Amino acid sequence: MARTQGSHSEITGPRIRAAALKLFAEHGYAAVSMRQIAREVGVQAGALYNYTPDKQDLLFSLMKQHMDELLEACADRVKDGDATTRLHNFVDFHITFHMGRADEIFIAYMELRNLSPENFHTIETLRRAYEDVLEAILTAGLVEGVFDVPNPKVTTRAIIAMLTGITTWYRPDGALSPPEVSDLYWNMTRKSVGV
Amino acid sequence: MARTQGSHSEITGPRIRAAALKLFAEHGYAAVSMRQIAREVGVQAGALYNYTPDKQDLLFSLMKQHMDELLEACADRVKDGDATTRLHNFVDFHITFHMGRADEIFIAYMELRNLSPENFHTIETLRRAYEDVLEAILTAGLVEGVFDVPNPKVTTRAIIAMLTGITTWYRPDGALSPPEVSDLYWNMTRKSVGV
DNA sequence: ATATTATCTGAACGGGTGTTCAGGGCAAGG
DNA sequence: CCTTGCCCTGAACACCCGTTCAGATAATAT
Repeated sequence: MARTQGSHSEITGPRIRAAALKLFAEHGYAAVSMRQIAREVGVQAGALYNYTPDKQDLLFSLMKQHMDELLEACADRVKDGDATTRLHNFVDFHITFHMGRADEIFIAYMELRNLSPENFHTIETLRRAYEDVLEAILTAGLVEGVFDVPNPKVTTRAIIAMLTGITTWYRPDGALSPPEVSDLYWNMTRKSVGV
Repeated sequence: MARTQGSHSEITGPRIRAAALKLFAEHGYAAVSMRQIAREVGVQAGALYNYTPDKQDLLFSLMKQHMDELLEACADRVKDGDATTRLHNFVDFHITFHMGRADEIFIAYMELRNLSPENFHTIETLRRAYEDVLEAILTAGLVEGVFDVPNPKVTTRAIIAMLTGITTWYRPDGALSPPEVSDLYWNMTRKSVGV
């Protein structure tokens, strides 16, 4: 027996990625086996290797895709306006973007150490590029004379850590709506940079 | 052959805990085997079971001990003064305490999902108790009329996330000294709550 | 209708996993 | 000096790991 009814690359491929994403986020990369992923998809473990060269690449490509989408979507959102407007847009973007992708975020921040050295380097570079977007906004605000930020590098990390922490408690069915969360965090961010 | 020269419970026990702490922090609980821990200590894997009932308990007891020490040390630091003073003390305590314990923090935040349900519940309760310390300070500041904090619960999580993020970039041999870091973060925290 | 190709199965590979335990050696107590 | 008991070894247990691959089948192209 072999190829079963309805089998198709364009269906199975995304299903494998979705299953891996979900399971990696839930249990961690190291704790999830290829056989578990295969079972979730309804396929034998060997079939996964039609879609990924190995387990490491499955993790890496999920993280890479996430970071690429993050950077692309971010760039559109923060290119216009004065520093305060751009900062507001960045905060709102970060929160909104991350709320719909809890699993991706979790993996992007938790599984860095399970990447091979060269894969780690690639993801780390993208992560730094994202930080640089915020740092550029803070520096622009300093130049405009509207922000009170003694150390833009540290402030960048502080703000991103604060915003990303939302994923540890936010639930779609919780007490706060996304706009309410965005507003709360924007006010904290705004005040912390002295606007 | 069996008991080797120099073997002793009071030496081996802590060495096992130290090795597990280091390896869990470096590679993650699921990626570290009992044989790796044993090798780090210079002992056979079977010997570990004189000191821990199983691998899960080894992780749990490390996390539990960390949380207990965190809560005890914290309580001493924030019991006196007005809300602003207590907030300042909390921020400084959190940063100082965490800087010397990078491995413990890493595990406490990253390995929650590898705890058994009942162990998770225990640690989660302690974590919430720690959050409650900060939330009580914020609420006290509201009562005193000195803080501008629309939502103390969310603000608590935001501040803790921001402060804990330090562990992802701080290095003892880096550009900033601990007091400088503490000062930078205190100013951001202070401004974000409107003081 | 037939040939080709894409897709999947099922078994196998070598090796690693957490954990148990009988037995042996070291140190301390009588 | 001899016994007692703690500490450790080394082998074994049953099972799971990532990965490979020959062979079988379904869909597609001719």
